[in-house]
Amino acid sequence: MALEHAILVSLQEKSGTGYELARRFDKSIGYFWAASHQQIYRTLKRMVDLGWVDVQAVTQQGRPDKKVYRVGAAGRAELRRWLAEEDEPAPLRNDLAVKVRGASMGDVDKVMEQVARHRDRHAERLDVYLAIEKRDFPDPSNLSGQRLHQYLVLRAGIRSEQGSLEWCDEVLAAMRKDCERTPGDE
Amino acid sequence: MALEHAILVSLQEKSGTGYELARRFDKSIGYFWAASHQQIYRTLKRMVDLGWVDVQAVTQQGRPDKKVYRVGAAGRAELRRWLAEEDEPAPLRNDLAVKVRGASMGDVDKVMEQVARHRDRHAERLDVYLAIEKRDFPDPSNLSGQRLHQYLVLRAGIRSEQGSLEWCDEVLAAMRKDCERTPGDE
DNA sequence: CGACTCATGTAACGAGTTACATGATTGC
DNA sequence: GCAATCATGTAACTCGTTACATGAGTCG
Repeated sequence: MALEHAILVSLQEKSGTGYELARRFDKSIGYFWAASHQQIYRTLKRMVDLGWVDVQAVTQQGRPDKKVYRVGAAGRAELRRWLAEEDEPAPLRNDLAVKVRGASMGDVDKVMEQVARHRDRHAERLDVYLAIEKRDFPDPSNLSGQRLHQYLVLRAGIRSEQGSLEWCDEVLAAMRKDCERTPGDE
Repeated sequence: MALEHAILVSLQEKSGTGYELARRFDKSIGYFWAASHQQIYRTLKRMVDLGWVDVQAVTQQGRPDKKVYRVGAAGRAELRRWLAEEDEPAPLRNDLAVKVRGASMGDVDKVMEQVARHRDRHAERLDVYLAIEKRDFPDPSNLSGQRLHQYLVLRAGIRSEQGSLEWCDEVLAAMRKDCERTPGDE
């Protein structure tokens, strides 16, 4: 339900083609809202039908033709409507937690390996986000408006990865201690 | 992708009907893996077809007949296989972050209201989780095996809600400060 | 008498994933 | 010659949400 709106936000920041949007969703915006190019093309078509965005075909030499999308008046209105809309936090979906909960129904060591792998992935992502923070927002106390909002979203990513990382460490520590205590199995 | 496995974990802890499973998914397991009764009935049917679970029809007096589901040998094997399987952390999907990112394209105050609402929801959930922690795991350092794993999953919920709550507070503080600095608009 | 619990489902739809398909240009 | 980048899509499928449907028993 929010891919349309994520696209509106991104297109409002800067107009572009489906392909460009797909690349933005591989970075920046995509760090907190993932979308594949198939989804994006499909959704853009629907948004044109709804009148939220306008398309302009651009012929190019040496490159395939492209379609540039721009947010129209109806799209801006819809975006304003959605921004003010009340909604509830999405329920959690944490499959690693399901694995931890079921660990003793299988090979506990293998589950710990999965936790360790996730731990490393979160650490990698955290490094990426911290590097972006350092590079793009060296002085966060002076930000305002759109730049501030971009920074705050990055902060969500940083906090989220940090939290996941710390939880993985807590799990690994507790499960290792439990293994030592019950050497065979129990 | 993982609803089957969440059901296997839950049924392995204790056999039961689709209805009972739906109620478990409203609490405990459902705190980190949501599922509606429609999804559960549909998935149980598929799992019977796959031979992962066995059904036993039970006729009752004064109540509708029910079907009790039990994990079979193939289900246990599948669960072990899945527990050892490598997978990547699911990409984030944070629609509140999308709203914050787009805040200046609409009514900033309304977006702040949404952040404040989410903040309160997260605080409520955190209270629930902390109460469960106090009640069910008063002495966490002595846990082992399945009880330990249940506790660790609850910890994931606590950390997640705490993290979301703190981020909401950070956003509200920064956006309030920004409003004071730029009284009209900018 | 109305609301709630127990207990099961179907149907339609929307959203996301995976695989397939095409085709020119640029750089190694 | 091969891989990558630019640029667009279709098709089939799974997963999740919403709405609808039924029906007995219990509690206030």
